[in-house]
Amino acid sequence: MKTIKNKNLKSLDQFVDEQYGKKGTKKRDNFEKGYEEFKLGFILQQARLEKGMTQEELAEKVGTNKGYISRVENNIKDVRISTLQKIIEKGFGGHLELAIKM
Amino acid sequence: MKTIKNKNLKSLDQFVDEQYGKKGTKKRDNFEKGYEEFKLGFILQQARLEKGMTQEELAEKVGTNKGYISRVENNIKDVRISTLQKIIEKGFGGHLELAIKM
DNA sequence: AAAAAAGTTGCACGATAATACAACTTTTTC
DNA sequence: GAAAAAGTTGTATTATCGTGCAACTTTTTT
Repeated sequence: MKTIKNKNLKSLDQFVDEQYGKKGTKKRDNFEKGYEEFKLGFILQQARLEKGMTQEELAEKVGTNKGYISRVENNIKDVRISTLQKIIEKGFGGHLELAIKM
Repeated sequence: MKTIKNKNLKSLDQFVDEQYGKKGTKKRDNFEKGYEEFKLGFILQQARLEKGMTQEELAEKVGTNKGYISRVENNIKDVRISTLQKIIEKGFGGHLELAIKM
């Protein structure tokens, strides 16, 4: 067992700029469509790294396997609200907050 | 077509107090477990009523049927993140915001 | 109190999330 | 640069959501 260093932690904005280019570019615009979902995986990954956990450790706490965690973090899978809550509560000891922004 | 009056709108806290009793009582404590999911349905219903929409009108905007909306508002069904986004975006013209609270 | 509108519930079917495990690839460690 | 750890991906199975429609109940309107 070891502690993961936080050197890879970066802000979402920073990450997106690097990965998809600045706002206004075609690639970035295309990306923006799937943004919310992407953000979810990113947030979960950030939370995990901040706690210094591996995907496998998180999986064990949540009661699933690392393959599933990997897919969620990479937005390969849509998730149910209850699953998201389970990950956050059991995995991080926090809770999910939902809001509708107008 | 008619406009629904907002007389039934009430705060979540008010509603929960009425329905489950004040904090500390056994019934209320039991309720707190499923709280977040309940809250989701409640929030969706509040948003709909604030817009003066019926379940059927919302369903049409979202591209589903009123039966499904009813079940979601009453927390009979778990929902996927993508479905929640669809309801909020197409139905209310807003967007979903997710956060992890520690 | 009858009619209309709104909301709930039952059932069936197709789509897909959740789960499990193993093999493979990438990253980190020594 | 070899070994170990971490992460990704393929495949199969099970559970459940999302959709559609109809019948029923409750609420609102006239």
